[in-house]
Amino acid sequence: MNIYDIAKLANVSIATVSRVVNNSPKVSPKTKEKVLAVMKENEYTPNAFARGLGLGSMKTVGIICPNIDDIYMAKAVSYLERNLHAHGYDCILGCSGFKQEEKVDYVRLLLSKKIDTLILVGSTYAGNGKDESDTDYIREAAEQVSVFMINAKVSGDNIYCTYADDFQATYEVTKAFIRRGKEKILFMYDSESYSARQKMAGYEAALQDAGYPIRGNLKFKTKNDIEYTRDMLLEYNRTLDFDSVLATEDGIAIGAVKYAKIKGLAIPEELAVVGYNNSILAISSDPELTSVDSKLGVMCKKTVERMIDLLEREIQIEKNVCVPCEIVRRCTTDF
Amino acid sequence: MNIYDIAKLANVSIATVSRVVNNSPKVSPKTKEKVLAVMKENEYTPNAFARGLGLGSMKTVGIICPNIDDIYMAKAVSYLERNLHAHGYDCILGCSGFKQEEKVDYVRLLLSKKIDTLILVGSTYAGNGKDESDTDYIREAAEQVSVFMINAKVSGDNIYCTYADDFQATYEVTKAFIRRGKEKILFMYDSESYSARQKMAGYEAALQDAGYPIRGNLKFKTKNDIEYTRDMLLEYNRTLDFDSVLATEDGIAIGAVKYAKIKGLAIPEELAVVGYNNSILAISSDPELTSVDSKLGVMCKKTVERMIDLLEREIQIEKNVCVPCEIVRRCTTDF
DNA sequence: ATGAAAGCGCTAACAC
DNA sequence: GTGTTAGCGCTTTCAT
Repeated sequence: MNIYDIAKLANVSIATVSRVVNNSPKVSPKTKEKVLAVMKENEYTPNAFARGLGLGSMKTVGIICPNIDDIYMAKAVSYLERNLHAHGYDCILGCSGFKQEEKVDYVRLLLSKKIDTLILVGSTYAGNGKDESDTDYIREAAEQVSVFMINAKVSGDNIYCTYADDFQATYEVTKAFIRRGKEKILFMYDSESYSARQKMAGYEAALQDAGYPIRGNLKFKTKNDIEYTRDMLLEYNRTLDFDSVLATEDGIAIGAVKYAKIKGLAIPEELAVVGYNNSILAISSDPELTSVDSKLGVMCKKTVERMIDLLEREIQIEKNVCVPCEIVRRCTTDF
Repeated sequence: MNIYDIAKLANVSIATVSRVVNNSPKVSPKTKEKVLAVMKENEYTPNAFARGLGLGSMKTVGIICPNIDDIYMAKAVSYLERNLHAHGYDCILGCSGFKQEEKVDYVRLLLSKKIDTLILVGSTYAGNGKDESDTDYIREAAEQVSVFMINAKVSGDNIYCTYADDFQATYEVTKAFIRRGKEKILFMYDSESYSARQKMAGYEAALQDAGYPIRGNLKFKTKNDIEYTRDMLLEYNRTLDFDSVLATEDGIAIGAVKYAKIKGLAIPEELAVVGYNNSILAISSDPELTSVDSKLGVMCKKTVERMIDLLEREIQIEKNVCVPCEIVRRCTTDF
């Protein structure tokens, strides 16, 4: 059942049917009603591909994240989907992993599907900060469609970024630790992503401002894995001396909590711990975790709003938006 | 840059270009090479919409889940995406929520986008078990594309289901509890979904087989929310008497663990707890949770394999596949 | 092996 | 307000 069939049955031309479908005002109420009736009766749905061909768009946005089997990414996609759906857009989802080549491939793939916009979720798409050319594929993509980054900052035409103020957040946490008398704050991270760099910079700045030394062995690289982190801490325990942990992921922080329990350290008195993302892990942990909430919901909402402004209203939009974090205090700290 | 441009530049007809693009064998190596060169030089990518129009497919599968901001769903989507991507299919993702009307709408929406197949993830799409007409919209959808259900069972032509053997799993857990002397096993659930019904049935069957009574007040409905569950248990504590908990979700089980801690009950001696899904929560919990693993990865893989068999090889495929669960034993039980 | 041409189902500019 | 018609960019049948 296509537009010709409907036109024939309603005794009108296909142009009129098309107008009815697209809610054009230049159709008499009477014809409109008639056409609508025929459409309903035959359960007609316009062919999306043909429509896409004519219009050059199927109202689809591509979302790429490294791995949706990650609480943070899943949350982001959830927020994005909800907002986009509300505006009549569909999401085509890609999980690229963390390898450069696969990121590039996936971006190209979605581009070839003629998405209206591309959203890249996660700090990993900002490259490792050493090599500018890491993000060339994003600028290349931006020549075809607008690209929106969530929690990453990449420069280039037609690239719009929204990120959390991670610098400020870790700066404040570190300050708070210091204020409560912590002197050996272990910074635990799992990647060299844009966001991780911001977090580390905030940590270092706060130490510096307080006149504390920045000790390399208090920057501890691990994996975002509870058991791995716990075991690493147990292993390096002899050489490592710390009274508090600032982790860039909740999973890492919980690893530290598990370590403290095994070592019989009182939390937060002997070991204070702060996690990141305020995920469900923070609540499932015992004691419950103080965690930095990076306001993902806000970031996603702002991203979609700007996207709609750009795509449909052709309004000038902000290129980069920085969202302040919130420190959610629970039992693993006493500040 | 379209197929005509490439044809002109390569001095061939568009038919030949099309053949090259589609890897048809009836092109001389020489022409093929020439066309390929021109294509590469101009970074030509065939227009996906036009292709879709001609072929009637854009190699896209629709995945609908109630809510991707849920560890279980996110995991499922992750597995599905990976398998589908490997077979050259893209995923368009929809989160429908739990309301009937929105499920129906979302299914219709994706259908109108001309997906090749529809995958429904989650027990909620099987209806509440009382009203067969709840699932009519699925059978309706199956008239247009094959529908695959993950962890739900719905009858109808062109509907293929893959589900965990939840009955067997809860049967075994309940048996194990009984064997260890537990007499008052609290069954905690959060929905009347297909899967929840199977779980409850397994629980009841084991009690019955052991000659135990099935007590209505030992079936406790809650939410899959740690704090809510903990508080509900604290509240009903006076009237409720139980020595073990079998929960249909890890979040519920952790609520029970938190309750036990507040009440000072030893785990597992005074209160044994079993969760479900073997999610990251089971490990982040303290003590770590014994949990039923419903083998999501296996289910998703089997689903995609059958889908490919159906779509591309036109092989007869199994209609319903039941996957056995695995009980992952940790610290909240002593069996 | 290659090309010409007829669709695929829709949108939109133009004519009436 | 309504109809005619020319695309949109590709696939595929039928000649050659």
